[in-house]
Amino acid sequence: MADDKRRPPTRQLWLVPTAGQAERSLIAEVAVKTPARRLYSYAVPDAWRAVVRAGTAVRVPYGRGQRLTDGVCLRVTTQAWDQTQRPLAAAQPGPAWLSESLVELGLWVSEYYVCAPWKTFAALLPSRLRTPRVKNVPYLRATGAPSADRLSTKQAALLAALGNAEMRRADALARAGVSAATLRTLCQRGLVECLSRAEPVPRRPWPTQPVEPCAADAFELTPGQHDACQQLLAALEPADAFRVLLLFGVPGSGKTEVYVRVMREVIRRGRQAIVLIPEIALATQVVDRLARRFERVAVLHSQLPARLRCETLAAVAAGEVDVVIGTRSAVFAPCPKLGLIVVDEEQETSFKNLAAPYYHARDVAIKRGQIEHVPVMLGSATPALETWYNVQHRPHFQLIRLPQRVPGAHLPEVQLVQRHGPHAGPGDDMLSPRLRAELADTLAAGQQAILLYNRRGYAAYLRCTKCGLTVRCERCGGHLVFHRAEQTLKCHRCSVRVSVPPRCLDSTCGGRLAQTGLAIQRLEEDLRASIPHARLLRLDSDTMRRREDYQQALRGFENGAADILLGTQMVAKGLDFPRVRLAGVIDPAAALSLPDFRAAERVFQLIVQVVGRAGRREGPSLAIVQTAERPPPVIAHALRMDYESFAAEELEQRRRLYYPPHVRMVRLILADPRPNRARAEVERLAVALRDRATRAHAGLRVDPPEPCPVKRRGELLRYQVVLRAPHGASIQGLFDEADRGKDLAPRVQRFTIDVDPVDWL
DNA sequence: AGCACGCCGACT
DNA sequence: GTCGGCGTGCTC
Repeated sequence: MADDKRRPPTRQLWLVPTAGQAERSLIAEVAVKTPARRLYSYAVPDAWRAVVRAGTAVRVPYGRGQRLTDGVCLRVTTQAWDQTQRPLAAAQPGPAWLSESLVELGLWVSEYYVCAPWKTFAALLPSRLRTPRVKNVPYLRATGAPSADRLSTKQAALLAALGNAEMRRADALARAGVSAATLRTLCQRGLVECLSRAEPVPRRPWPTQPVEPCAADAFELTPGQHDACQQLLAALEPADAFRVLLLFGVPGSGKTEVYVRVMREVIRRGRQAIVLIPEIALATQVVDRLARRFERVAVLHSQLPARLRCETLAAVAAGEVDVVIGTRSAVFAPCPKLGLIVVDEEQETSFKNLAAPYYHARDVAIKRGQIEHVPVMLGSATPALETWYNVQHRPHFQLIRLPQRVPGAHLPEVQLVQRHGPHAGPGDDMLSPRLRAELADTLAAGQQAILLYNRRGYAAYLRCTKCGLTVRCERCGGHLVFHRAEQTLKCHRCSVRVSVPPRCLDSTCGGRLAQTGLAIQRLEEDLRASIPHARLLRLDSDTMRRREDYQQALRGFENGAADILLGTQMVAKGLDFPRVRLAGVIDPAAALSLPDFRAAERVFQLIVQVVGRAGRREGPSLAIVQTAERPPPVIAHALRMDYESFAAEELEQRRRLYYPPHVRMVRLILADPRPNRARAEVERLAVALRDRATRAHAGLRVDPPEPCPVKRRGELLRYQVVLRAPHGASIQGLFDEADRGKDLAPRVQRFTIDVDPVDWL
């Protein structure tokens, strides 16, 4: 009796044009623009039959009202229509770019990275392809009203052409062979009604790519390169060619040339290749060197305007492009007959997407290779430990060594210099006498030097001399870095800039603020003062605002416009400078104190990269690693450029500490503006997870919840809990349960799931 | 994400 | 009594 308030859910029946044949209807499975982690099914009305395919953008009724929502059709099946499925409202005619295998890949990304299908496919397709473009088209309809006056021949013709149906205005006029004037009189007399219908606009045909001249293979391969090519070409042979080949070679061993030769063969067989490159490499020689060697090349980068991006992708989908070079999202390039994926510098962290879906392009590439039966080639001098581990433990992974450098490229001699005591502050020489002496010799010989000091700004932070309070960012709570040239404090995380406060921020204290900790601008100042005749070029994200600045600066240095290139990690990547005799790395071990279990790996990579910058062609060269204290073990391995020993030791360390690649890791971030909400919810979540971990998921470990390293982001207070499990599957299973049970859905404003995180901010 | 429903407290 | 805040659940 009291129950009449609780009506049973109304199962509305939906009228579809195909109602007569409900037994065998076309049903579209659609990724709808919603956070729900599932697909929805819609009936395809007859009118859209010819248009709707996997990959078409559609508009569907979603939610209570009649409001239409964007969606992407992922599959079309013929099945019984269960009458709760509403008909879709519109679809975009034209080429659909999602092949069956790209749909499969997208659904895998969606599941593995625990992300709503729509969000995933949004990352896969440019926005212009996700929303059907709709235009209002004028229509006409005969009202059927009796006419008072006699009709002219033209008027009669128009009415005859219209008949009983609605017709596009332009079509009707053309068919009747009359002008708009005739129509106007008919309208005025109320015999014809003007309507407007929203219709999808067919997209313009895409222009093809301009063909660039391409250089021939003028190089003689080294024996190592030749061997590597043979092994790689052999991998192209089998029917199911999926395998992952790690091309492991020191900097300067000619990996690019090996890619080129293998890609040539792939193209010769009528297939396409994708080359993934790290973000930074776009500004470097790698792209040029690759692109110049092929005729039908498309370069995809993040700053490409939407329209151009669409055109490029369309050309790719049409098979007009043999080689796609691009950053992480290029892994989804719609190549019709993919033959090879290359991931250059596969250890680079910029392959990890920074927003949902938090995919790692290298791992997606491997999955795509598996789906499309295509080999994947990873190239690196310092492979990610995940990759190194896979090569040793997984059947589909294969190691290919590229042992020597190409002729004339010698690795520099690497030396360690200890500079005792921490960098104290002003007045203290940041460079050791040894490094100074080598710098002087290099300049005297008319050669160039690269110095890497991986810390932006002038002073790391400001501290009150009286109470010890440091000046922090209002948005994220991190230290603000003093930039002397601009006389501002900058937050390197949220790029907030504030003016320098004259006194301690605690008004009851009001003590004097002192610059503490050294950074690259101080080093620059020191160098300019102590070696005034040297031409110094500082390169960091403060001096380089745009990509072009960066490229121009590097080209300038290459042409001898400066003697010393001083920079942050920016200078370590991607460019060869033949005249560099000296490379100096200052205090690389400082990064080891970062809250990141990959810190040692990063330090190793950075040193090897910088060392690789020196001494590529002309004569002997030297690399100096300057550390403040006794060097930690990672430095010793880096000095010997001995990746394999480093990897063995580091892997063992990670095994003991239960870290990747021995386990899978997931980071859950809860953010909420209310003071205690995120903290309370993260505690609750951790308890719920631990409960499950003991019951169903063996090996799942739930770390104690904690504030994120960046405790705030604007209004949001952030907490995290990290999960580790021997297999990814047990973590995915957990979140499938979360969709059913409620206890894994925290009640916070923002809940982020980062699978295989690389970033700890 | 939006939108409706239901439960609470503050008000005419 | 009724209005409206917010927390919760659902969308083929």
